[in-house]
Amino acid sequence: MNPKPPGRPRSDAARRAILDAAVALCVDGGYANVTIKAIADAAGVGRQTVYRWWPTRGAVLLEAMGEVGAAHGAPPPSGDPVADLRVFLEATFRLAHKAPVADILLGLTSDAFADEQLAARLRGYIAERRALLAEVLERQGADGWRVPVPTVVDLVFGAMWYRLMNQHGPVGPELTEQVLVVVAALRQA
Amino acid sequence: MNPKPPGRPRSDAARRAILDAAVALCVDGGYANVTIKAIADAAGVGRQTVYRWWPTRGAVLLEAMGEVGAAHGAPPPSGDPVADLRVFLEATFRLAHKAPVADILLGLTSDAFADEQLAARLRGYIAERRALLAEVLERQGADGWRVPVPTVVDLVFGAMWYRLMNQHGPVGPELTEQVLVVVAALRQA
DNA sequence: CTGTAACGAGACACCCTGTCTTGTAAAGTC
DNA sequence: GACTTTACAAGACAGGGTGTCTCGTTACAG
Repeated sequence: MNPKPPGRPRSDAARRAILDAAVALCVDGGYANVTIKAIADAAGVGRQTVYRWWPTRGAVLLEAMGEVGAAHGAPPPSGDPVADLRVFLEATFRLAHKAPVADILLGLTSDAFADEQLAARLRGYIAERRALLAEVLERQGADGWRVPVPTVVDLVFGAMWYRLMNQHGPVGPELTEQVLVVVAALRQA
Repeated sequence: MNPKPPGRPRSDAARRAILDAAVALCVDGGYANVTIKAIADAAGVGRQTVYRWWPTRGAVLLEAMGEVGAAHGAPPPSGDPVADLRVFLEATFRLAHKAPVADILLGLTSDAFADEQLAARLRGYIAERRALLAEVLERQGADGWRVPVPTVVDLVFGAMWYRLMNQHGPVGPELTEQVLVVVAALRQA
């Protein structure tokens, strides 16, 4: 039902090298340092090979982020919803601190303002992350929130991103505990 | 005590034309459309005139945003702190919706990742906006918050930015009312 | 009138973009 | 083994932005 198309098959080695090179370039040099030409050169790949499979650098980085995100899901229910939330927040905040993640996602967001296709795919990625947090929150109950759960998600992830964006405050254990206090206060008394 | 330096004085007309052109370019074409060359051409100005006073496009746009921000302060205390907060949030959300503001600030943030000087100045701008909200919040009392006021500021502005960034939800009256509920819940019972 | 510095205009080398071309490599088909 | 088809690495190419530099001009002070 999925007959192989004729011709030389896509090189998975080239795909890996491109994704890895894109992330590596972002690590040392920042998002602005990531260009299609630089990716191709660093990956030891022809530029056309990149353009054949991805329309923009954003598409490359988004696919790389997808792999990272897929490896960071919600924790299995432990029976204590608040503990689950703490675990998820700690993992998320740690992930956000890994060198290029915040830089990449912010750059993608910026690029997305001028690229509707990229914007749509980025929204999909963000929606997955939001759904993950919503699920963990609703382990405390689907009802009985003072504001809708999606708004709670926006408050929590928003505070995280806002700090990462402007680097005016830490995204760490203190924030985790404060978020837990806020979430508790948003449960009906 | 401030003797005029010799030579031709700086042209205020050129300054204005450059700032206005930068914003106009962002309105139609997005942040990516704003380049030093485009600014200079649109402003009818030599490119060197831009480089003489601003090191990067980011510096130009940040100065333009400073003017916008300066025109949007906190409302005078009405006696009802909650009403004050509502007024401030409504004005802020309306401002964030004005065509280029979100685009510019997001683009600046992205540029700032690769430009420490710009980052520092942007942090200053953000700090002003954060201080404004903190002041309005503390009209309800400087003490008695379940989490520190700066964290409340991050939650509120964070949610706003997070929605503006990813455009997954509206930044409008509903959010205003939900934020008011959250703020009320964060006052000690 | 002279000195000084900003101004508009544009030349210059450099880099990235996105497309195109060339020759080669890897798969299925006959 | 020849043929077809597609991916591959390498690089040429025009177009556009960068940041610097050089013109000749303009505005203000002494």
